[in-house]
Amino acid sequence: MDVWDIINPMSVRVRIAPSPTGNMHIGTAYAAAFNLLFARHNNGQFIIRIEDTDVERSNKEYEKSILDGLEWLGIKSDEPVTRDSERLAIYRSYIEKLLESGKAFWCHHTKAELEAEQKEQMANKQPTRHVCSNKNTELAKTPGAVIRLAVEDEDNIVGFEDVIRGRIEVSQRSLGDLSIAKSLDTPLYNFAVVVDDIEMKISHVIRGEDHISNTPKQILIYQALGAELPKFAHMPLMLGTDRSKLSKRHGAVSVVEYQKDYLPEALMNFICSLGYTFSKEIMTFNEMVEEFELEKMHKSGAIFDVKKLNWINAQYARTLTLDKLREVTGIKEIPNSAVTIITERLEKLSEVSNFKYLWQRPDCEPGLLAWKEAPNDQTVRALTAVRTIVADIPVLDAPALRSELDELSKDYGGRGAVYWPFRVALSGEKASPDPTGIASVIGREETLERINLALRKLA
RNA sequence: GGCCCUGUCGUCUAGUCCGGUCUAGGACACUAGAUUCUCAUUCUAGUAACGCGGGUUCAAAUCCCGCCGGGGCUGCCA
Repeated sequence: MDVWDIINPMSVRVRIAPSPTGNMHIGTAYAAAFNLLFARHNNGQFIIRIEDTDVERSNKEYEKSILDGLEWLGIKSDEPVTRDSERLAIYRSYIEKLLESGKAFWCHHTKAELEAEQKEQMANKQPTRHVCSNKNTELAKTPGAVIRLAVEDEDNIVGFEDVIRGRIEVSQRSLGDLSIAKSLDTPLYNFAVVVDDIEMKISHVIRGEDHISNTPKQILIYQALGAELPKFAHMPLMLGTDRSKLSKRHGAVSVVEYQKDYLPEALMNFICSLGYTFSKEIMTFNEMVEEFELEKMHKSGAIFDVKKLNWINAQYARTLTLDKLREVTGIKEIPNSAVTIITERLEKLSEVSNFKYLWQRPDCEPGLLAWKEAPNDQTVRALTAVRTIVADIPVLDAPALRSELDELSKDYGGRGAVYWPFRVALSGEKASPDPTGIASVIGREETLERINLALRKLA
């Protein structure tokens, strides 16, 4: 904790600023999760702001996807969601102010000129940046291609104290006259974020490591605007299996693609454990809030490993109640007595359909009914004996049935000879839960029916 | 090309600040075994890492220097 927090213990305000240029990305969820963790731990505010300054690429559908995805994960804005496109007048007034004071100017260079300049700088082993040759001329006062912040080309150091990484600094000379807007009404990212963060009184800017190099530029804008700097914290990136920034070519990166297989709590738990080490693997969000300290976030990126997600999801799946299981899978026919049998075997939610035979009569392959190489009549004999037991047993529950079947097995050449055909008759599968468990779920009548069906197929 | 961030098992990491208790711990995955008709669960065991090279020190994963690797950014995108 530093001085700032002691002075303003209750005014932590953080935000995520996704741009609606694609479906809800898993990386957005990651940034959102840690901002939320930090906000809640410090009794602060968490705000969602839609950064739609790029009119060409932004659209409402993507915005909806992002908001819906976040909500599914249990993430909501503490204040009404704002959009940059609705705040154009604000940026305009800031830009005009900078233009009037001469802190910003119109650059008239063409893209071709800029490209040539960049090429030459690379060849000369120089940092690529544009130091505008006519920034102090009359031309710079008339509308041109782009508005730039006037940055002195000097060896001054621009730096900041990153909450996660410590001191980070660069030479001002490597920055150049950075672009802030295409016109009075079309601010560019770096400028819009700064204005928004100032206006919204954001105290901590917590975002991905890929923004580290934007930060010095933004600091220059803060300074030109005479505004106080927020604290900056750059989180490690979520990586694909090749260790590069997680993107579409790595497969599923859209949260929508996870909704059918994973519980939101499990995904959140997994995502959070990727950037921070908590005291336990499985934790509720509130427990994580309790422990979370921003300074202790990891510094290096972590590969998004689905195997671990699957395991975490399996842990959560086991705690599912009947209603939850039905709701989450959309399968209303799941019987109450089948819940444990199913959830114990669940890695992905969509796998529930593998257990259809618990509420729907399966079609069983007669060839599968034989235990090992057992001849037909032996299988028939075993099933017939099992049928008698099922029919006569006073109470049909798994333990009772089990002890009867164990007894029977002694005369039929071992458990396999009895359990295997019985199980296949009930499930139709070569791998499934215990037949006594299935029988107790589907009931005596249905059990007898399925045995008879199998017997008929063997005849 | 330039600038910046980062580097412990296959993966996620603990340990690094304040050198010894680290023959480097845990989890996922994997392998084997126990339970078991099959599957899953559960339990037991096992394989597996300090990027490299110097230096400091009685002692280095931990401190210093150099190198190498990985990543990000380098837009009139965000």
